[in-house]
Amino acid sequence: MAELNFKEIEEKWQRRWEENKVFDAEIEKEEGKKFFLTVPYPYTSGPLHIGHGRTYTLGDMIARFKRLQGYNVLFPMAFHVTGTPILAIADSIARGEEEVVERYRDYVSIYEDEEKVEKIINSFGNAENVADFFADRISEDFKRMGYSIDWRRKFNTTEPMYNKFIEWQFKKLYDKGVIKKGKYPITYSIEDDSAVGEDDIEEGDINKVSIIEHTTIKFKLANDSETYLIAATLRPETIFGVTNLWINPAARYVKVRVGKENWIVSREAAEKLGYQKEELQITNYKLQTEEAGGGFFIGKKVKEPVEGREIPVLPASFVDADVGTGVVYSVPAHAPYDYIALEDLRREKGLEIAPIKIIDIEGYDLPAKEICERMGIESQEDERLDEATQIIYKDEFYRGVLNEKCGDFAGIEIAAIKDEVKDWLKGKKVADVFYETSRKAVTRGGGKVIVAVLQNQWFIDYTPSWWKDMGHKLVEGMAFYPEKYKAYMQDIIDWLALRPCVRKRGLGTRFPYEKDWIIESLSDSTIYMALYTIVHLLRQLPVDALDEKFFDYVFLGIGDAGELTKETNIDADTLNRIKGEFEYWYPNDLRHTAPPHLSNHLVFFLMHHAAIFPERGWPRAITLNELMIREGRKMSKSKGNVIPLAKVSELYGVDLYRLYCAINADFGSVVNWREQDVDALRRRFNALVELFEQSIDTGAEELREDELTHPDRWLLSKFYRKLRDSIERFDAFKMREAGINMVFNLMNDIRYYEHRESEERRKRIVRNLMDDWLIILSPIVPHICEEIWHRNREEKGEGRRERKLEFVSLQTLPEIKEEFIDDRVEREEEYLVSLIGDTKEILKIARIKPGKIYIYTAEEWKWEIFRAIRDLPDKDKIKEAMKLRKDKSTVDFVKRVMKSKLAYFELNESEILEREKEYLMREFGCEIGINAEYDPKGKKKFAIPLKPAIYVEE
RNA sequence: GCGGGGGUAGCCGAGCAUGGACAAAGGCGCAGGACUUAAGAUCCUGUUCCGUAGGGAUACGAGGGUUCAAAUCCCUCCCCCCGCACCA
Repeated sequence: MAELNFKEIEEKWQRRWEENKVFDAEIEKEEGKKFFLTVPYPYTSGPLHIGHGRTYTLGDMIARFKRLQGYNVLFPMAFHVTGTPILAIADSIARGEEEVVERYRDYVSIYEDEEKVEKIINSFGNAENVADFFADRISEDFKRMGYSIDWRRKFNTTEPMYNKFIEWQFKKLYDKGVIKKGKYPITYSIEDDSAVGEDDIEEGDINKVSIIEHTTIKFKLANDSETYLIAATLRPETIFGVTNLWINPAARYVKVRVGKENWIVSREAAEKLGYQKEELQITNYKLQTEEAGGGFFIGKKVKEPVEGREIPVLPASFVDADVGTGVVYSVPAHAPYDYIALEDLRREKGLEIAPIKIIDIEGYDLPAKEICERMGIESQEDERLDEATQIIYKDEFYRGVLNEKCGDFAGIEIAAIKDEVKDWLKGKKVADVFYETSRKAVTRGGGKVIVAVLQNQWFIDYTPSWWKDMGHKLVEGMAFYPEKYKAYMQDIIDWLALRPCVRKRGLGTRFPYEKDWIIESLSDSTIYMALYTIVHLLRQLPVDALDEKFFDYVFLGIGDAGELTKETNIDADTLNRIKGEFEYWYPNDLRHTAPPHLSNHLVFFLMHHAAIFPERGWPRAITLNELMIREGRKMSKSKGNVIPLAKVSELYGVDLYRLYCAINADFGSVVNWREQDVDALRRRFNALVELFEQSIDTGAEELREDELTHPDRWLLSKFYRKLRDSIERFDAFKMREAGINMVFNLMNDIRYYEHRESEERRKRIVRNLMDDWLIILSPIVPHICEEIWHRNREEKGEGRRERKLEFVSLQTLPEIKEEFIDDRVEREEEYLVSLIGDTKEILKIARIKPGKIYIYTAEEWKWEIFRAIRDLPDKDKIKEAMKLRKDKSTVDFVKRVMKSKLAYFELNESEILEREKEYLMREFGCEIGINAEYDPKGKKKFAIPLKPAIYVEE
């Protein structure tokens, strides 16, 4: 058999699909079913890998299946460029950061010859070039994967036309009153004077930097009415147990003016505060020389804010001037650091300060003391103090209760009261908020990362109840697969609150109400599916014409075509054609994506649709597939275990990859890409292809109905039953089951059939099934199906039909030939299989070489009883049987029937056996006796219906 | 902590919603056989234990319960994974 060149076949059909515009979606004038399917547009910061490919591949399979179901399918694609990552990459490359440059060299090398790489990399200093390069390559990748996309609708999110569309979206939201302004903390680089995200931070991808809210508490200097030492804490509820303050004598402190107060904080903290408090003035008044250090304050007294007790300021080396305010208040009963530091002072200076216990917790008396003793911690330099702190914090938070020292808060669990204490302190004007990064971090450029508070951040406010109600209603009316995500989505809608929707930096659309802000990248990707329906038509229009009124008219039917024509110079026909396209394709019938999108992209997608579009424009369904891992491990750049999508064709073949995606796991499970399994599947897949080819190459003729044997009918029954099941499952997105059915299970049936009949006959009967089989397989492995489909047609000498209809991709689902689905035929075969199995079992156990095998079917009276008791509960069976036939053998028989657990089915056993006698002889290589009188070992009596007695003679 | 998902034979992985034909699909691996000069591929057989007649025992994280019957339902416990945002 000739070796197939899969790569050639892939390219050939991709070319023909494109030439014939097979997947260009046009609206149909006559009434028909349409199906609008979207998957997320890829972010173009680099090449996609086989993990990303899963989602797109499954999306494509759904699109192809829907076409087979007779839907007019629109499956478009665009590219996402908005946001900071691409910009960060371009900046890094422009700076010549070797690590990034090296990575992008690798990326570009996937697609380009070596000599071109440097030139392309050089162009990457410009973000636009990065975006364009990868958008182009990903488009090629997608074509190479055989995706049935209408490429005329491709766009990217920085195009002016898209900007106009996004502006319109924000105007609609603004009109609904959900675009609001407020304060918001962000990670920020002083050096770069701009906000920084994960991509801008050194190791930000592997060691995330989050924003932590500290509470600052003011401690008034005992002899100074307007000057405060400001301590920062993560546990404001412990204020009741404060015994002293800690200052690092080696650090430097400054006095800053906040409103009418002087605050004393570390020099580092003062700088950070400057970015967080609007009213802050840094007097930068040095309180001590560098030589004197923080020792200036040591021994001074301050007043704690709750009861006004005077407490001392003491030195501690564990205090870090660059964390919090550089001032820490001490709660030695509950904080291991504080306890140990006081112990150090007691040993060195003889200073005695008694801990104040404020939290009762089972299993501890003085928690800090005990955990240190248990862990053997003796010095404030001990690194395990962090761990000890964590343990105590966790225990106290979940199990601890504030005691009588805590006033009104006594008797309440920490977990429940923590925020109330904080608010109470804030209300007393002794506490404030201070944000700190979760770890010390620098930007990729080396600038220090701090937290800044934007004073005029714009938000989308998802809290209005009208909006949440609509969101819930929308979700209620939708289908989700896997279904569990529906309830989950409802929870997400409840949890959704404020979301900052613009940022200072990044690519994207300018915020229409304040042009120096850029709309953030998830907020601009919420209703873009609507744009797909008309984008190819918008290209013919001047961008300026795409104003609010234009989109109002097209998307919402607001306004009047005539007036709009006057304003925009777009003729009414064009306007209405565009509007008609949108109205034809919308809503989005299915959005297929991955679960990580649920709590961000998808919820915005749903909420924005709910807010902007009338109900008839609301999305209909969401399907989600889990991720893909490789050899049991997550795929990631840093692990170096990614396989680029661009390599799939070369390494595995596209159809094999697609088949693997479909069959390896259900949507809800992770796909594990294992070479071993891929190899196994490749063998299966090749065998399937060979099966088809053999039938074509030998010119095997279809079996005529009048020559069908029992095994023929059996196979046809199996085939059409599986076909029917598979269509149902495919329709329910159970692609794995459908695929396993139509590949693995059917192959097994065919193998069995061949064993039963012959290779020659198998070639012929495959011919009977081939067309129907190829159609149902074509969404999964389209290229090879096209190839075989066409070869089959040519071999049969069928004339060319209308050009488009030639393609298997454009067929409609085969009709199920119900007349071939035959329970009886299948039961008869099962009967035979189990008989042969039993006989083999006996031969094995008894270690006999058969001379002759005697088969005894159940006598008629047994069948009668079998029929009579089939629906009775077990306990009544014997009684009922005895009514019919009073004999001890009846009891034995019924017991055997019950034990066998055989389901009732009417078969004429002896007729089957007579018919298959020859086959049985062939199987066992000996004589077969059917219902002979000869029964030397008295086996006959063991026969029960559907399970004949067997006697083997050597 | 909250929310979600899991724990099935040497491994991967179905089944569990609607309990029964489940010693538990399928694949991998392993062993034996056929084919082959040979290897590979392919095909057949086996792969918990016991058994010279189609049988029996034990088993689906652990323990209990419901039931004539539990991998499947209920309870308790143990263990593992993922998300908790403003980031695409």
